Amino acid sequence: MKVAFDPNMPIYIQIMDFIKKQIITGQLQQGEKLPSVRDLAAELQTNPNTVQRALQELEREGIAEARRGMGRYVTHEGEKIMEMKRDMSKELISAFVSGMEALGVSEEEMLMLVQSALEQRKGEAR
Amino acid sequence: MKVAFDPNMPIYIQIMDFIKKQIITGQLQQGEKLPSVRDLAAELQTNPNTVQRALQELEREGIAEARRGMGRYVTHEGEKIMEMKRDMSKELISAFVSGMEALGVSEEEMLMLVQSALEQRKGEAR
Amino acid sequence: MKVAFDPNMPIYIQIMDFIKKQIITGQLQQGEKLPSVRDLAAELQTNPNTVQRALQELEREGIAEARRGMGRYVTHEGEKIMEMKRDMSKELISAFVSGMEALGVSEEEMLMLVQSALEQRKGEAR
Amino acid sequence: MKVAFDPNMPIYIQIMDFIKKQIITGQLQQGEKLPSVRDLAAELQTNPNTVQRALQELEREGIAEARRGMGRYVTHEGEKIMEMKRDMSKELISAFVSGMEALGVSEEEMLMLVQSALEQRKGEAR
DNA sequence: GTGGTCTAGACCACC
DNA sequence: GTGGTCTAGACCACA
Repeated sequence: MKVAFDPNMPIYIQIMDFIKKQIITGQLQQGEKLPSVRDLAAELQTNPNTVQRALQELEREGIAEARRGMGRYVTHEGEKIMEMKRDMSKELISAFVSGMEALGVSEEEMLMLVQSALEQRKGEAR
Repeated sequence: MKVAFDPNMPIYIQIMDFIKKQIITGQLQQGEKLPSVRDLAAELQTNPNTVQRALQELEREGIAEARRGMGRYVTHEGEKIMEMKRDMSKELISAFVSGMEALGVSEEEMLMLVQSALEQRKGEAR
Repeated sequence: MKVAFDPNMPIYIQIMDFIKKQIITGQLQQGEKLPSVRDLAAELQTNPNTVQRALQELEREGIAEARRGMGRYVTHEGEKIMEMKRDMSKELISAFVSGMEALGVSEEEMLMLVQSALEQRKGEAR
Repeated sequence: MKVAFDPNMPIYIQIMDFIKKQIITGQLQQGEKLPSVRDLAAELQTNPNTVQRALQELEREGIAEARRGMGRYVTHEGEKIMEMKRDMSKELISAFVSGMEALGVSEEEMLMLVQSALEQRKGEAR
């Protein structure tokens, strides 16, 4: 798996997002073992310390769990994962709505803009 | 005008947004004189260097213009302002749509989520 | 017997404490045979290596004794057991007193806090 | 100020405790500026990264606040500081009481042991 | 100057 | 082998 890091954002945050995405899409299941710090670092071509930090932050968020000498695992609590999804979508929506409001865009326009963006995507995907 | 800065984002970016918002809402008109660096710094209770940087960036974007010895002005070109609005809204939309897609949210759900968020806002604003 | 391990402390230390507690409460008597490494590991659902290490440390402290081919036994010397108790309580007291002192808590308050904690425990135990 | 680090505990935790103690004893006041990462590292003869980590953790606990380019400050919220003190004393008490209970020490004995430890301290201090 | 991030390399405790 | 911590040294964004 190739990942190109955006130089404008901390790499450790991008690693967190990368793993979260894998959990969301089911590539990583509840309770499944995560790759080791060293392996992930090799795969992502970053420093192990950076990966370590990303995983530790995920742990603080309750999404990962470390077991000494045994590696790290995705949390067993499905609730935590649902919570993560909810938080992410809430954040996306509120950023969008409040940003558009500041631009003076009406509600109808917002909905129309989203719809046309979606159609455009479909066109490109073909 | 009271402005609370988000400590997780560069202040100069937040100052740029603050001024852009004023242009969009018409509080600052096309070609109108902008407050001086010193005044803005006093009003926003920030370091003048930070304000300076924000205004310089706005100049780079073509939204502000400096006239030596006379201060800075909002650009006269209406086109620039329209462009700014368009860019901002495009960015907001694409961040929203691609983010939601990654979460596995369907198109219908996206529209519904936006709608319900808008209704909630109205409720709170009362 | 169910034991939940605190993930912030070495498991082998927790196993040592677990066994010490059993000796103190009399569930394990002076000179009694200790369960085998394999059995303990199965009971506690841990790695046998970890149990092995815990028992070795107990040996070093003079609390357990190994007899080749016959397993491990709680020491026969009652003195050793008393010593263990004394050490543990001394450590607990000095950690408590010096910690509270650093917090600026007066002697009277310390005693009162302990008393109220004890009463609360009784309430919960009901 | 000389500080000797206990090699059995993470240094960054000890730095956290060191600063907390200074806040508790009033050597650092609410809202006061903390020494910079580099200065503290020099003073404590440790690596700046280690200090950085300690301060970041304090921030997560709400005890310190960072302002970009301006340094770090003790939180302005007195409530947070009180909370910190309460947490620390609660932890000390429950560790003591539950530890003693496991040793089979009665309530009266606990209180007596604390009292005699306090008297001994006074004797030594003379 | 100040905090934030990153790399490289090392050592330790634990399993 | 696995996670956790630490050092040394560097670069960047920010004020």
